[in-house]
Amino acid sequence: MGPVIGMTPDKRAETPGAEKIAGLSQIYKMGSLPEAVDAARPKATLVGSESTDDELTNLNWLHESTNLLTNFSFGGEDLPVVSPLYDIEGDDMPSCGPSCYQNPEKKSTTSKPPYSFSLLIYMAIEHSPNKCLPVKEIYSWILDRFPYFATAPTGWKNSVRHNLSLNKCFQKVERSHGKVNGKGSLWRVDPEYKPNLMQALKKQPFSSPQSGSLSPHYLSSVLKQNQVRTLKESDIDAATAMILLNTSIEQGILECEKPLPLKTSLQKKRNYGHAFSHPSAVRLQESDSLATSIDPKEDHNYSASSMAVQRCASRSSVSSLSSVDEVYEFLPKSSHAGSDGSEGFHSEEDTDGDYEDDPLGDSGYAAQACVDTSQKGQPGKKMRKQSCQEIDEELKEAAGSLLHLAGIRTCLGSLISTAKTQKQRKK
DNA sequence: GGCAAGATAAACAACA
DNA sequence: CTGTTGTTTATCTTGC
Repeated sequence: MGPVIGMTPDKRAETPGAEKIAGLSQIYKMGSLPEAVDAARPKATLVGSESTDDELTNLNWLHESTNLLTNFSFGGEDLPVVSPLYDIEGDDMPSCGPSCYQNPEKKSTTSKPPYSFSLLIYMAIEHSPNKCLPVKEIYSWILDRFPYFATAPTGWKNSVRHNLSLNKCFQKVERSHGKVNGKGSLWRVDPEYKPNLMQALKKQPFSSPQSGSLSPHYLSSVLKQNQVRTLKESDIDAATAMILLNTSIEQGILECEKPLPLKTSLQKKRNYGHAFSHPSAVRLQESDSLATSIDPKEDHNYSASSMAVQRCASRSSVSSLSSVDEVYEFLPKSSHAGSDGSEGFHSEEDTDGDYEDDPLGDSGYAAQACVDTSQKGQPGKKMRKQSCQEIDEELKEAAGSLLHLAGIRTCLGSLISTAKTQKQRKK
């Protein structure tokens, strides 16, 4: 081990400190978007401004949420190459003024992005077609999106590699022989840690504009812009669905008992690996009967999405604003029944689930490369991986359910308008 | 002040 | 030989 001399003074000036305070304060300001949040928050006046709708007030949130849903497209191929936040920069600045929305990444030209390296890597990998990227591509993605790093000291690349190596969220995937395209391995996000990463991302002042993940602020900002887009169910991936659900819940668009308090911290693989809250260890205790599973490995009924939908559905069902009262607690990885503590996460099922829909991407890195290593996976992990896959599927279903609700809302809307018209005629 | 998380720096080995 | 990649260790900063 060589000498560690710490950061040089000039580098200190570039990293935390005054610049962070000054730069990020602006970023956070534009990220907080209270107006946008208000805009996104359902208001009784929007639908229920008239007393005639009192009996339907309970569906106001649905009205808003379905508007929200129907006005978005995200994920997959339809995700705009340019961030919606980019969309509003420059000439497209919304009427609320520059203070409302600024492009955080534009800002990041001079100040550090408010994302940890873990999140940057996560966004980069998730943005890739195959959800696998070599280090070099990760560099490129970060550089492309955050020009700050173009002028930043080269140490950030070291930090990226350091994160990849150290962070349990990332798995190295050896390139297959036939697909050799440069040296080094591909890196992927451990599916089991995706919820953590998403949650961490969501808690950032703004989310990845291009990762397909939507933070509340991101959603709010787009909401504020009234960007009319078409949401296609097929465009929703599980990650986005979860973000959407949680976002809706948090903003009150979908009123639910509690947001999902997923632990966001990413703990070090080795130093703190024991303490990492593993998503598969989510323990759920519900007063209601549904989705009472604890460990997906043990109970495949577990579904974060179905719970979210269930909670939302319980609200939407007017009568039973249910008391679904989840308590989430996170168990240390070591407490898993059947967890052998090994680092192997791959299984054929998982790999298939993750990549089979992923054609060879434009990056030239075949999904097969991911398959190769994943096939080395340990059979003991099969169940857990299968559970993750199921969760993924259920998240998709959850998104679909919301879309379904959107359709219901459309019908309700026409009914309401018809009723209003008739009432006015009577008057 | 302690702790956790993250950032940064550096050394080193392996490899193309 | 050089540059890149991956690992590891150590220190520092920041926030709670």
